[in-house]
Amino acid sequence: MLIAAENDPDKLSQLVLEDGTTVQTQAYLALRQALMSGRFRPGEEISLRTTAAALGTSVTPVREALRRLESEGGLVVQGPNRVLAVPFLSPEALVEIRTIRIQLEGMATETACGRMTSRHLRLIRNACALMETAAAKKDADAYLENNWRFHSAIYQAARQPILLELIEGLWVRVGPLIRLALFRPGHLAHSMECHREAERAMRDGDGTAARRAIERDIGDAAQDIAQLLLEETQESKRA
Amino acid sequence: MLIAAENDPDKLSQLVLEDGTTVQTQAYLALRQALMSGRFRPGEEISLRTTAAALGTSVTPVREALRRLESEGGLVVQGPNRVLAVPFLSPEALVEIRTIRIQLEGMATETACGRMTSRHLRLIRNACALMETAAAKKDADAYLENNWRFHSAIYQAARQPILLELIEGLWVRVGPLIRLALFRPGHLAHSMECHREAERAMRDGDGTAARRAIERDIGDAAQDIAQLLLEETQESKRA
DNA sequence: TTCGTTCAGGTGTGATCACAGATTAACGCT
DNA sequence: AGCGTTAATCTGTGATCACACCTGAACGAA
Repeated sequence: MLIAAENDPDKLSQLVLEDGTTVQTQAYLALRQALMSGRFRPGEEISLRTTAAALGTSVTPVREALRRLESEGGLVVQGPNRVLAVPFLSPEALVEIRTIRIQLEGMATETACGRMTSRHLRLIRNACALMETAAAKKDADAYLENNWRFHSAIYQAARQPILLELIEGLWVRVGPLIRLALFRPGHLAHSMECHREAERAMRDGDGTAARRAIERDIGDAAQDIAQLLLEETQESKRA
Repeated sequence: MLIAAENDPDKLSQLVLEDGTTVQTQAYLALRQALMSGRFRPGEEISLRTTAAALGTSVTPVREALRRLESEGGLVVQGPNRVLAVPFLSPEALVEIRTIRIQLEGMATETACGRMTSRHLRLIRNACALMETAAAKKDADAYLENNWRFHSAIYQAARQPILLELIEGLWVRVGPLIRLALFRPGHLAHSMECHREAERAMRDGDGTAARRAIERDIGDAAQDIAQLLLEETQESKRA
């Protein structure tokens, strides 16, 4: 099965608590980052005590971190046992998120173009290059990590913190699905083309073209994911 | 001082725990609703133990509820003491939220028009009527409550749960400020005009007109608030 | 009076415990 | 062998406690 739901204890040990304010915030940021970069799969269950043990803390901070993620839709309560899990997205939710993402990320991209500095542009080009090499080496983890860094760098250039937060909230939801899109043949090449086009447009200061490129990236990826979910459904029907 | 920051224990006693799943969720929803309807003022401090006592629970569920609200920007950590408080919005944040709200709520309004049922329309007209009588009686609390219900009813008609969540997240932030806008002379009459126009357009099924009315409501209210914050700043400078 | 010190009360934070509920695996019975 | 039952173990939830930190008021010295 493609989108299996096994518990992977190694993944949690990859979570490192960056030094920050409180333990609960560190746990929150670490898990949020992991979700956005697609390090979790849909259906994967997250246990309070397991993550607490992996992070070397008690359950109290972890519980609040997970609750915050549930509050923004990154996790859902599973059964009557109230276990937390990475949600599956319904086709309706997928198109809804796609529409909102195109609006918000398109807006962020265009205003970013108007406020672009050389430092921001360097970060964007760097992430794009790293993504390209990761794609060449078929390194899915590195690709996803830099895919998020690429988009994030663009939206950070817009210097609209609230808009950035909203976009991140959407990525927390779609992160686990973006990994799935990589399984679609041709997705990676097409997506990289959008990225290169967006990068080129931002270098030229062409906000409209950059916006179009990002919107195309989002729309096409959503279509790939929808197609994949459809096949998955048909496959489970056959079984 | 207009936007004073006193602790009002009575306000917390108004919070009632609706029957729901867990205590923390009930507390979260109650506080969130209070923020969206503008029952808190900017700068107001929220204490863990006080809220817990008012709700008749221990600090654990309240802490997680407040942390969730902090996570979505409805509350901020105050000083080095980590006290939670209702945030003041900077002018930059205000215009940023205004821009996003116009996009999202405009989008929601237009799609709501296409999917409007008689039941939804009835809820909208009802909220609009209640708001009108509250405005006539100068009942600020009732006006704010129904103002939120009016807008919420529209966006619920769009049947896009994620979009609705995002909009609610923005209202959590602007809720405390909307109350301030009522102090601007003429704001109430003008806002009600927008509301009536939106209601009329939705009754006629004119999505574009409804969208324009809502966008005007948001934009003009933001301008009133900005003007008010400006006067407040000048006043504190003179003092 | 005024400034510095101290101490009591307040804050959030995190650990630990008890509890209710739902799994899950083993066991014994049919 | 198949099936129902039971017991052990997992899950989240909420209460309570100890701790560190900050605030603010009272007190005393200059």
